[in-house]
Amino acid sequence: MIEKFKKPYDPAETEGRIYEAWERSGYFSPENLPEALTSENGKPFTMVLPPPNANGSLHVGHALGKALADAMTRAKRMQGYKALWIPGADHAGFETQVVYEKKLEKEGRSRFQMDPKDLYNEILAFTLENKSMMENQVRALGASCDWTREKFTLDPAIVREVQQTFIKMHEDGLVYRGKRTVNWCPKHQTSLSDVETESVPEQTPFYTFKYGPFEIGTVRPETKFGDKYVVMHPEDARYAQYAHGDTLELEWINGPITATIIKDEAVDMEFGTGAMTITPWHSQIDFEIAKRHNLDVEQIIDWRGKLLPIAGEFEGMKISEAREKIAQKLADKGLLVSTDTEYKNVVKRCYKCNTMIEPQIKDQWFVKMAPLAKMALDAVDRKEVRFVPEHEEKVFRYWMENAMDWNISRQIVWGIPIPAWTKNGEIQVGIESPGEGWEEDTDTFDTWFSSGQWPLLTTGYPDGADFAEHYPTDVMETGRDLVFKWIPRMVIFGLYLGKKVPFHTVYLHGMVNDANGKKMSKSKGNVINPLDLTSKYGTDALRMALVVGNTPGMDLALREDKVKGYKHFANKLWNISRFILESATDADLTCALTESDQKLRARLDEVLVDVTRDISDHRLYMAAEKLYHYAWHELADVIIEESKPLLAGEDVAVVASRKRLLVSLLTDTVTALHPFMPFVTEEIYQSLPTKTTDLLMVAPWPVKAS
RNA sequence: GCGCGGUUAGCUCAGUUGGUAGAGCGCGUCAUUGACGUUGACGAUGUCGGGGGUUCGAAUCCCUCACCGCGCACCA
Repeated sequence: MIEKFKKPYDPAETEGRIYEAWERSGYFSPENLPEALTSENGKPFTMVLPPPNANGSLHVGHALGKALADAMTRAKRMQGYKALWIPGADHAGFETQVVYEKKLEKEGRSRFQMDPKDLYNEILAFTLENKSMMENQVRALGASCDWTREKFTLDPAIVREVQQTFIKMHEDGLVYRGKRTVNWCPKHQTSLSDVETESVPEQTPFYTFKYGPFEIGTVRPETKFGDKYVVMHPEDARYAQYAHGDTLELEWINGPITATIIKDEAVDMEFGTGAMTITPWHSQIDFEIAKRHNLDVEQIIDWRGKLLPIAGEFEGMKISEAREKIAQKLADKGLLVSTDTEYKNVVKRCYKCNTMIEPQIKDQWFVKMAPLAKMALDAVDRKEVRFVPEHEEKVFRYWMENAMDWNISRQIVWGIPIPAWTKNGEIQVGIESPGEGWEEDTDTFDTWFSSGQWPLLTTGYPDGADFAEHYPTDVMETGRDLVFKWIPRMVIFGLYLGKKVPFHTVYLHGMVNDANGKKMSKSKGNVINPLDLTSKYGTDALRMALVVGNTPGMDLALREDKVKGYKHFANKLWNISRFILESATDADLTCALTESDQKLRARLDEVLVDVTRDISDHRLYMAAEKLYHYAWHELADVIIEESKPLLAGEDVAVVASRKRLLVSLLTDTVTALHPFMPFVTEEIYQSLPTKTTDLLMVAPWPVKAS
């Protein structure tokens, strides 16, 4: 009997030591796995860790992802696959820059007063510090990923490859430079993609103004200075007397103007008066109308969100301030017809700072989505990618079917530089300067442009050994919220560059909420730090609490009681082991089993077959619960209880059989639980007389996977 | 407005192809000083959101309504 079993299981003392032993063994790398384990199967099983944003610490949602992915990887490894889980970190362009800008703000500094190089280097130092902290947190969660293959989105080789992708796409006509409407954040001074904005419903006064003989509605009087086109539907009978191209003189905000009639089918006859004026520079729909009719396009609001000289007396005013004053001026001139204060519309805001997005016309790089989206949809039609849960496929399709061209250039320093050069309005794409006088593009890529290529980049696309062996990967485990942000981009790049889908299965976990089912947020103060829970209850306990009863795609209300319950379970396992090791450590592992003991053995085999199927069908929540139930309520409550009198009995054959049975049941139970509770099971395994490998993480799975 | 998910025991949630409901926590009674200061046995509580349909049989399939949550959204 080993001394350590005399005290309750102590995760704090155990976990660090065990992780170190795992990492030292080299088994996180598939090529180091014991021949005996992989000789029969030996197929690769590959996962890529969603690279956490290296700008803070891990939250409990990360812990859930790691627990699931690690369980999958460990199970496959024990089943003889060449299991590989590649870790990494994301520089997280805009997000990190925002975090850093907040820090600068607190220090009374601003990025706009800094040399871009200095800013970059400061953010780099900050990111690298966070990155190494996060790596240790991933280790603390027991993740069996191969650190020797770790990648960072700003590794020079990765940067180079990302730039090559851009160049290739440019050659293939899949990226273009275009003057188009972009989502401009006046605070952060950059354009944003659609997924980086939020549509927020708001109640805004809806003004109706007299515009010559017409009445036009707007929620944005501050944009109306340049409105010299009035647009109506060609079939609108109310305006039949006006012909396309007619002009008329009328009184407007700052005096008389000449307005031109435009007939366009984009106008909704049902809405308002059916007549509207357009501001093409600050509205996408207006811009499209202007393009169709080749109309003048003029900027009204500057990049900081202030009115330009065209606004006359309002020049330099912020739009929030100008709005009411302009409405008032029009009212004073007798041009205000009505104000609807109950009007509700949807306003786009920057998802980080909540600033109102100002649509602006800007030269940007865009990815042409239609052909890429079609490739992705075709692959899903061919069932090359499956979603767990299945219904998430609909969300994926919805996004793909509605994908608009993707703005990939950001006006921030923190990111991968776009390899493009300009000279006298001419543009060239390439990593090296085309020659004298060419200026480098100062924009950087949208962070999803690099993370979208992650399964390729981590496996060493295009000619790395891992790319040949481990691409496509098997399972992508990530949060449900990424199904239309990250997943589609990975599928697209995977198909475009790698010629195959980047993964066969997408496993999407739900959000981890607080005990009351409410979303965790810093402002509500209900954020649970996973490492607080692991230090209190042990990592295995947290992992079980996150995995059991948590079906894919469903949100989880995490209660501390549940974690505590699984701490009890870890200790229960510990005590089961203590009893069995104490009473059966001298078991003869070759003796004959009695008939009733054979039945008990067969019963566990049944459970294990079931559990194995649950794991391969991605029902980890069920596999873990079944093992829990077996260990506690069958092995401990029934089998061990009835063993006490049996072992005290006189029948030598019965005693010997029972000893062998107990050791055998314990071994396989602990082995099957290892993917879910890696630490306590590894620690117990080290004391088992049935131990056949140096570490449990490379012990063979107790049943053959079907 | 469109889409997706949910509604099962006091709470948090399972329920794999339709066969008269389960787990954990909580609660009640009893037991228990050596595997388990983190124990065991037994027990109570459910018109499976409402209504309709298919079926010999529905928590499970179909229709419909209600409520909760989430996502998407260029009607000026």
